[in-house]
Amino acid sequence: MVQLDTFDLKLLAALQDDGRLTNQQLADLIGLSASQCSRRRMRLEEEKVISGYHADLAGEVLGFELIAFIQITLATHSPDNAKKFRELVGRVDAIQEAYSLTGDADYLLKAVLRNLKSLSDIVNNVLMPHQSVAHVRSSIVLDKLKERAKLPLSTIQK
Amino acid sequence: MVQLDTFDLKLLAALQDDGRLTNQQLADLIGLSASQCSRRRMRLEEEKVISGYHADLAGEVLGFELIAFIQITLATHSPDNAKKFRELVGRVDAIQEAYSLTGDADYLLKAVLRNLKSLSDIVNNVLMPHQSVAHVRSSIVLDKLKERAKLPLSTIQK
DNA sequence: CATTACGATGCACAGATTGTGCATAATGCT
DNA sequence: AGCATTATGCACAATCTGTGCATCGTAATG
Repeated sequence: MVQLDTFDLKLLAALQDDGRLTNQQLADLIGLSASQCSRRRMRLEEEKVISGYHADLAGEVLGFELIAFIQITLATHSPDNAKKFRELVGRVDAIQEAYSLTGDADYLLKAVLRNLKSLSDIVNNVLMPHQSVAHVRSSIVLDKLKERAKLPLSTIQK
Repeated sequence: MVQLDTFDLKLLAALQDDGRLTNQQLADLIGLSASQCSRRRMRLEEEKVISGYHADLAGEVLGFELIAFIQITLATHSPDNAKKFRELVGRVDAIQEAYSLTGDADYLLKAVLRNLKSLSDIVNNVLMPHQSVAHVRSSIVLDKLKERAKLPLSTIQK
């Protein structure tokens, strides 16, 4: 775990909020010179504390009306089966996030979809028929309370 | 839903990948002049197609070793109870995402945590004792197959 | 205590980037 | 065709970026 001082944390917090802040704007925000912000930013990128920068696109505006969480239970837990499932997940663009989990289901998928038909399509024509999959249970997002919250940097010691 | 042409889609895809691309770099990527990229980018921001830019921080490097999904069932579905629960969610920094869902649980939370003790703390000392909450079930992420995948812009017509 | 070594800092500056005005090209409409 | 509207590239002033460099503070060493 990297050693970070107060300037680093402020800088990370600021960039987490707005990834296109200029070094000058960062400088004004955290009370350092622009050049020093540039150097610190480069260091944090180098160290992979900052893993990247991304534009956040508004799914709804682009016609992705639906978010669904899909719980998957595999047919068997053989490595071969797991591998096939992972390949499937990688191939389906609508699946934005995928995790293997403890608990009753083996995997949790988050899918972004155009409408209910697309969800039905993914569940019934892609996931269910796949040989690796034993059981599928999907839930539709009714409301987002929180999305893309920042990491709680304030809890970092020193 | 906004009308987008091929240039817009290429531009969005590029910025989704790297949110700090300069207009010149965008220009080279999508085959347009830098000034025009600047203008299109401004329009897409104006129209909220691009909702923001964010630095992506590596949780593991910062000591957040654990991701957990927590399913919550409310005690009652009264508006008052829901409101109290939402306030709770807003207050807890470790909860990064929160959705209300169809299906057996009312809410799904994604929490980023320092260790198992923090998870136990949130579940047993924050969520369980809260008056609005009837049932809590948590799952720990064992592996990330996909995270922060891009919106499948290729599926957008025109 | 003095000295040395080292990292962090601000400043200066050359080179790159940004957004806007403007003339021109492309597109759509009557 | 004729006209209006929009998109485009170019030019350019203002801004931003990263690097060299001198200085400062701090910790370690003699």
